[in-house]
Amino acid sequence: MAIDISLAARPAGRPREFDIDEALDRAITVFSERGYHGTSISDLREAMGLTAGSLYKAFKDKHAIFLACFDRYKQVRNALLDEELAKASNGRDGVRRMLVFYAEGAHGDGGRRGCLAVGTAVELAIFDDEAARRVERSMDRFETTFETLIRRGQEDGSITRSIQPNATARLLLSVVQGLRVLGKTSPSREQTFSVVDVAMTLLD
Amino acid sequence: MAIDISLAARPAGRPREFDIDEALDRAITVFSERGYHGTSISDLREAMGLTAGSLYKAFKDKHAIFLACFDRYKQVRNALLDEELAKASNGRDGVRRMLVFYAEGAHGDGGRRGCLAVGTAVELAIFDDEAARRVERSMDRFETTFETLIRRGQEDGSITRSIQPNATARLLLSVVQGLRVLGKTSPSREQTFSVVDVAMTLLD
DNA sequence: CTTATTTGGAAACGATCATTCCCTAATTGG
DNA sequence: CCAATTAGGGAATGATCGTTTCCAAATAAG
Repeated sequence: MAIDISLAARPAGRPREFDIDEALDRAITVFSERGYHGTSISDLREAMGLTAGSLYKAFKDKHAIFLACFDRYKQVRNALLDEELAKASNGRDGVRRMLVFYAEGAHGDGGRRGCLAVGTAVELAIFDDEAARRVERSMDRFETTFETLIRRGQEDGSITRSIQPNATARLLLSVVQGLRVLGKTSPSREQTFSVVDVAMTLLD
Repeated sequence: MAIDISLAARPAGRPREFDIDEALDRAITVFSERGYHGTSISDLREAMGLTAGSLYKAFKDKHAIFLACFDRYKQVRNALLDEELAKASNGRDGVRRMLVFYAEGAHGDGGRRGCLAVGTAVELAIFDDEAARRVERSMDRFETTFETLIRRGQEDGSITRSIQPNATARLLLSVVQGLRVLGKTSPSREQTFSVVDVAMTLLD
């Protein structure tokens, strides 16, 4: 008796010939660089290597493509960050790793390309409730992670007890989002990482 | 003998019936909320109270309108900031006033509306050299102002000599740009100002 | 083998985009 | 008063937008 490897039975009909996540990864680049309104379906067709028909078979409309990109972007980035944080030896090291993780993304070509979450916040949050909810959830998650790491550091002795975990976490969140803005025009590695060093002095 | 009050002689032809700066101020609101690509000429017509013909008499094209908005936005904001900084009693007070100035703009309705400089950096900097140059000049100016205030504070004794003026200025710049990003989705006054308080502890 | 279902691909659609044109109105200079 | 110049207003333009439609191709179920 053969064992079905796939989790779900293949549905009736012609099977999709492209990988959704691969296509989304290419769309993420385009949306990050050009923004939502600056990206046309033609841009997406070209980047994803699909025809308009196939695009609209796989997604309801442009907005749905964008939201799927946002979700995939966050999923991938969060997984990478979690991997990095798993290596942290203590609270302070965790904060440092998180700041470095952001600084790596905010400088050079990646900095020029931009962060999809920051772009979404700036371009869409005010009139697009679904986008705003996603941005807010993303920011909350990072703020909470910073706060948890600070508390952990205060308990393991690597971070001074004289700072307020929630307010300091909020400031660190501001710093990393700001690095993304500055990275759009002056993404030098040196300047980006000097900000990380100064931010770390808050924990002394 | 009558004295001509105007600085320049009125040029031949029908005089313009609207005030350019007033029109730009309304356009600034629209561009801040909707972004460059999200704003149509129709949006601008409506907000500025002009017809397409008049718009294109006064400006070369949409891009020129946008750049004029950016320049006016910076001019107005810089004038307000300079006014605030003139009241500073010492270096530390100057830094505090500058942070508060930003925090006032980044929370509440103004935070939701957004900052035109941040919006331009995120949406346009990568492909629009003229916009990128303006953003960079704006950021440089603020970074330099922060640095000058820090040096002044170190000389007048209000700021510790143990911090590096340039790196700390860069961090403060990151913080205020980040506040603009966070202000798009969670613009509470309390959270915004708590970040200012934490940032000020860097100067101790 | 037939039917139902889904995708791929390309042409076609109406709407909206930024921009221009054309006519009238208002001003300066002669 | 006349010519030149510029602005106001609104219709018209061609291009591009996001989306739909239509048909052939590929699969599963019966």
